[in-house]
Amino acid sequence: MRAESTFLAAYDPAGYPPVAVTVDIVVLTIRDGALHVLLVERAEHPYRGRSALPGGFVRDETLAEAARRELAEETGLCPGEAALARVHLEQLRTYGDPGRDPRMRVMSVAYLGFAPSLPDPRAGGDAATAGWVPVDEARELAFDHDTVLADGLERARAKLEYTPLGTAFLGAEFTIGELRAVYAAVWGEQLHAGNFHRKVLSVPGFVESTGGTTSRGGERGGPRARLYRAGDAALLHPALLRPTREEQVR
Amino acid sequence: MRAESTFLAAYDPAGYPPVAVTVDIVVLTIRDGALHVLLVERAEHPYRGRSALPGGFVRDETLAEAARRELAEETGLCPGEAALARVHLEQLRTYGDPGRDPRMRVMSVAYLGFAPSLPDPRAGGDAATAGWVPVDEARELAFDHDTVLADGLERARAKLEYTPLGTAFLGAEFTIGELRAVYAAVWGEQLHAGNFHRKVLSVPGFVESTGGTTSRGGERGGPRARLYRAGDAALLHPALLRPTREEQVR
DNA sequence: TGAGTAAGACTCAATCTGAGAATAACGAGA
DNA sequence: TCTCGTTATTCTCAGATTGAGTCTTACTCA
Repeated sequence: MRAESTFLAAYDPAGYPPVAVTVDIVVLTIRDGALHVLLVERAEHPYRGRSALPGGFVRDETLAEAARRELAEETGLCPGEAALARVHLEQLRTYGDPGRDPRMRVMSVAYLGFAPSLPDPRAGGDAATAGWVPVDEARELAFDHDTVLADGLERARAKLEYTPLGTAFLGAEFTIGELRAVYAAVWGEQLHAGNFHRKVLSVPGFVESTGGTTSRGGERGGPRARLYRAGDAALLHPALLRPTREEQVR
Repeated sequence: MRAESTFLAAYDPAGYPPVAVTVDIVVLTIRDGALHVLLVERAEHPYRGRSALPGGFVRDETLAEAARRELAEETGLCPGEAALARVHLEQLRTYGDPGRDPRMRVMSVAYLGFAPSLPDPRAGGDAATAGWVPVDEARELAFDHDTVLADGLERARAKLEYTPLGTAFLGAEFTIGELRAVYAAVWGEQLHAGNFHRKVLSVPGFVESTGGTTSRGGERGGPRARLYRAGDAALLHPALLRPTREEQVR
């Protein structure tokens, strides 16, 4: 009877080997036109000195709360800070293979975050060695974090297709060109400016005009651009599909 | 130093409240043209007598192995059985809010499964009270399983749009009409037969012809249909989108 | 002031989609 | 056996969408 063993085990955790639960966070942001991920340097064994995704043990809180708390600690932002509240966080998946942590069985619930430009993590505190790293240079991470990061990147690329979450990388007001730069950075390819513009404005609820414009043109010239804010759509319909990836389909 | 506390906690699990890890499975199949989910009746408190998703504690195995083992136990199929191997299983998400299980902190890693027609779970053994229930009638489940099921259904509906996993509900060979019936059951709406047929055959790698046909027409008449097997595509490109759901977008 | 850049509006052909209809093969009951 | 209802498969056609360019302007920087 499985149900019975469930009952007993629940009151006798020692009957099963101990398991620890952590959250690890893949927080992405865009800096200088390139996609960056927040990494910390491990101060202790195992993987001492290696880069790793920020994370920590789950306390008496929901998983989402644990993720947001860890994010606040690692970025050095106060929990109440506005910039932190604007970070989009969603659960990515759970990694729990035996042996992924050499010390004991650790289940890691990974979260994926989209952050607008944030300051460098402040020195001191938990995040002494945290920093933003271009995703192309984030390799050979501790534990199975290479896999977690890869899964997070793929999820992020897909999410930009059918949700308006690209706006989460930007401030409250943004131009279509800035939004296009987000897509280009996440997808790693240039997009046709005219078609992107047409598409974004044609999807209901993606963006809405603020009525204003930038106060000056771009750094290298060009006219002032109109400003938009995120619309009320939760899904893009029709979706904004990545350029042909037939090669990757099989 | 978070890294230090991590290190210590890992060697002293008693320093944190105990956590149990389970897998729960949303296995879907199609019977009589309607989408069904496998449920078990709980024999013990809490939620004694209520229906619940099948699941159990994770042992010294990967999460995916735990999910497949539980599936085998609850369906009463031998682990080596061919029908079981053809069930597609993927991780759905993890539910771990404090209080979701009144006994202790339980993290449940939910898996989503697509199964071809399987026999009724055999009586006796673990699955004494397991059975297939139409998803419309699966309500008021134990724990937070209503939410888990709802998340699983939404994931399944989305997966049919951009992956060929609809074929996982069918046998090794199937007709386009049977595949259309899968989509109709999962999406809960009728599809235009001609357009569906055109679309399925035009997406590269979705299905490939076996060269054969059914040995007789449909139960209510009609010509013999050509037989197909699943193709080698991992993603449908372009996707097979659900009929307008603009209402659900916001 | 001139060169270079970028926003935004258009154009156009190719493709895709939804809706409907036509054709033909079958099963079942009269 | 004949007729009718059902279903597989193919076609048609108009409308919407997409990718690739072009054009006009407004601006910045040197």
